[in-house]
Amino acid sequence: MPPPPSTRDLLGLLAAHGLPATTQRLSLLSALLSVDEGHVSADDLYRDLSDQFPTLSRATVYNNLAVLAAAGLIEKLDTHEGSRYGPVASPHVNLVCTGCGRIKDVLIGDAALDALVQRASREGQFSARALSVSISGLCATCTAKASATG
Amino acid sequence: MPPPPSTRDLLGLLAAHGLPATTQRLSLLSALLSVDEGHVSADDLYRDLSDQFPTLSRATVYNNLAVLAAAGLIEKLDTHEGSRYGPVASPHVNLVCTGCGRIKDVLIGDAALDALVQRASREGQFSARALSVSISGLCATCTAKASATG
DNA sequence: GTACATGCAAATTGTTTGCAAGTAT
DNA sequence: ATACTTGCAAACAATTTGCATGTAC
Repeated sequence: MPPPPSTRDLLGLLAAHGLPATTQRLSLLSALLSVDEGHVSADDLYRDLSDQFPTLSRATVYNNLAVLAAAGLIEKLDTHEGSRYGPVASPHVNLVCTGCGRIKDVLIGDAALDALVQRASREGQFSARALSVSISGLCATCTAKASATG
Repeated sequence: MPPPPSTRDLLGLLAAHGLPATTQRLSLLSALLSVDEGHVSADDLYRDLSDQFPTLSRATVYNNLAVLAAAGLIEKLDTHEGSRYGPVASPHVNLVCTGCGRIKDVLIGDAALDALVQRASREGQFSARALSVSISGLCATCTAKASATG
């Protein structure tokens, strides 16, 4: 459970990356960093912030997602159902439920993942930049639902 | 290096899954299983097979990709640049090059990956079905190109 | 003969782009 | 003052759908 980032923190983060802080960008970043145990879609964010910014454009959302991801402030994840965004967590595994589409993060000690990256990079003559481990299957809720239904 | 699957093998595979064997489906499956060290896009397949089937429709390609993936005969992978398809390999890591978009597979002993899956599943109360490990970065070629350019 | 696959065209979804006006630094 | 961002509408690409015809079983 990360402490909710204060506006001051967010301004600092953006400044540290040389990114102008617009109101929309701040809200977007705040929403993204507050995502707990998972990731959200661009449209989720668009709808959430539409209350606060009635004139918000999807283009702005996508623009900022790209900028923030490029700066490494958030994480972008490609799934069967489109892209998902969330906070950059420590080395972790994404559990992608094929039932409800939700993504849950499970933190994993670096050791195992680091070894994996190094070995794969060496064998593939590859200079690694980011690791993404996803396991698809059914979450507890959907498993229960599935066995109940048939 | 898997042996090139014979038509007889392919027919058997499809029959084993209760899937009618159309000429297009056979060619598609054959092409997919022959993909070496990586994955291809739906459009790659469409273009490749268009010589053989001048009237081939993209819809057919997508239909079959969905059917074959659902049957577990091929693997579907989601990337920044759209979906990619390829043979179902033993536990492996996908090296996704952000330079050229190519995907290379690196086989990894089960032990490490199995442990990862089990641990993550347990901690996330998740019933795992498929594992996908992707590392993004630059392949050897693109690394060279990058350091030469700038 | 029946169920499923094919091929076409049109529709849908997610995402990107061009540009005029506004805002942060 | 300058560079970057916003918002709108239009453009786009990848993928899906509906339906008539054709093919596997």
